[in-house]
Amino acid sequence: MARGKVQMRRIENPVHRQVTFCKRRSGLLKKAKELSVLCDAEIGLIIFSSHGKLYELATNGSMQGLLEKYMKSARCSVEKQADENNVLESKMEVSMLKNEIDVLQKGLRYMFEGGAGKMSLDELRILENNLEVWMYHIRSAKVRFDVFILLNYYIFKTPYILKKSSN
Amino acid sequence: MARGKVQMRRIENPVHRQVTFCKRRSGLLKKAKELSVLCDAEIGLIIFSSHGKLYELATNGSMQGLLEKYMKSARCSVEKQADENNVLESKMEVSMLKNEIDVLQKGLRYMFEGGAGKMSLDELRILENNLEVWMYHIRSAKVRFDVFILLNYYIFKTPYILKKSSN
DNA sequence: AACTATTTATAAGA
DNA sequence: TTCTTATAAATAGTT
Repeated sequence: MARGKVQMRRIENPVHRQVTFCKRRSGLLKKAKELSVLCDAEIGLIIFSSHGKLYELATNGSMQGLLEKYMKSARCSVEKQADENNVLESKMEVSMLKNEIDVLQKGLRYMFEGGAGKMSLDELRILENNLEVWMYHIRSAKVRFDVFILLNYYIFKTPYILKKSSN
Repeated sequence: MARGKVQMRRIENPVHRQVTFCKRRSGLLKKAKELSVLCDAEIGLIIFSSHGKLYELATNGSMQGLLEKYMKSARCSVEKQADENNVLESKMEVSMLKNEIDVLQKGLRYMFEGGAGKMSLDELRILENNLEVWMYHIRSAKVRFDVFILLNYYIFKTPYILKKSSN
């Protein structure tokens, strides 16, 4: 942008690339802060260098808060889109979720009321599978990240525990 | 930045603010894309307007993937920091997590081997509380967001189920 | 890390 | 919003 136009492709020379990354990264962060201040906007910026180093900015101070807000927004978008694109599939998913909740509720009653025979063998098998999946995650050292993955599956419409209807 | 310097504070005139937001937002998104292409960086940008409307960019195509990566990075930073700042507290937390895992394991055995008397009353009470918390989340319509909140507590060092040692 | 010739972004006006 | 244009800001190439 100065002393010659720049071609919009990856800079091959690693030294040039690193220098440009440093300059433009600080420029971008500055612009983000300015936009936030001037226009009263809330901004989150995450940058991974080609070497995987993380740089971040959250204009309200915490990336947590921003991501919570983002997740709420994103969830709404996804659900609206789903409603528009495929009401039937949404309804089926709700139905499957309700079934799963029923199974878990029965499981709780089974445990704490000591009632044998209240659940079918199939229901017990489903409950057992679900709990085993959770136990796997809980026992794993990477529990936190795995829970996040699981959450993503929920939010972005690829349920983890539930079977998708074919195709 | 043209036809007069701009003061770095919130633009009070709502029309000016909106126009500036629109222009600078597109500028910021362009700069982010350029940095990504030129320097082979991976960038996520989340912008909420003052009215709460969401604009976003993920240079690799999906915000999910970026946030997964971010969560891994953030977790590492937090854990490194914790190690540096307070090794003892970390060890205590690990110890408390192990205890909780033991309780859950005993709970599973209790359920599927039908063995009464293998758990103490205290252990049963803890298991019951944990499961009730989970059931509450599962039954709640806002399950996805709540799980995310919960995850945040885990990642950012304010465990949800576990009691913190005082101060 | 500085410098500076240029390009780019953008504030104000239409 | 979009366009125009004068000017401020960012930055590519160089030292």
